[in-house]
Amino acid sequence: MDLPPFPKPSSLEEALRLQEALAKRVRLEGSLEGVKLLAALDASHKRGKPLVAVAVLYHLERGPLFVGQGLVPEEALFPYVPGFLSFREAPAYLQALKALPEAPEALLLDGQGIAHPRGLGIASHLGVHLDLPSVGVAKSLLYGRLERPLPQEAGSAVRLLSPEGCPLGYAYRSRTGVRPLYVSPGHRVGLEEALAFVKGLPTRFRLPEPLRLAHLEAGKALKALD
DNA sequence: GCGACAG
DNA sequence: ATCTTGTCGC
Repeated sequence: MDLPPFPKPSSLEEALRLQEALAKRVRLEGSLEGVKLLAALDASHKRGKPLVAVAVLYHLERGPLFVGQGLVPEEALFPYVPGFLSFREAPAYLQALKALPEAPEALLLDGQGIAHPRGLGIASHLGVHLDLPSVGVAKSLLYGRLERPLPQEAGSAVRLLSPEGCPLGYAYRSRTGVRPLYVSPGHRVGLEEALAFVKGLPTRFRLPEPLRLAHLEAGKALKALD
């Protein structure tokens, strides 16, 4: 697939300016209905080792098809700063995507989409960068608040609102007895459509299966480094 | 000043 | 993300 370079900002101020510029390009229109081929992305890291990213090419009817991998040496990594995760992980994701035999129709990211202080979580950033539809599924909240308490029942969802009251995504209970997931559109998909897409993914445990596989593969790949 | 803070 | 033991529960 087509992979524009992902420059590393030399400062947080530069990264901030970049986010503000790119956030203007995010589009929240579109449905993922009919999408069959997606790439689920996750990363694993341990100090002293490279950051490992994996892209699981996943077909909604055939299951996992391929696992692409990307490595970035620790010395080359942007530091982890809440709100700037994409500058740290996205370069590795681009490598992992490059290793796929076929381009996905959409991306599924471990992190926020527009539920971000500047509207550019990692799912939005990568979506805009590659001009691909993308959805963020985060395991904890970065920005925003729940409109009301989330019911315990599996499948329930409650809107995630900005401090000003604008909808950013959903808290979503994927299974009974698990902590919520935070689903927000990344790029080229609407709020409700992003949730509908995630709800349509096979989910045996807390995480949708494609992301769970990516998580497992990333952990495996990290261990296999030594 | 205090609290919050994806991975 | 990782560091970490046992422990509660299906």
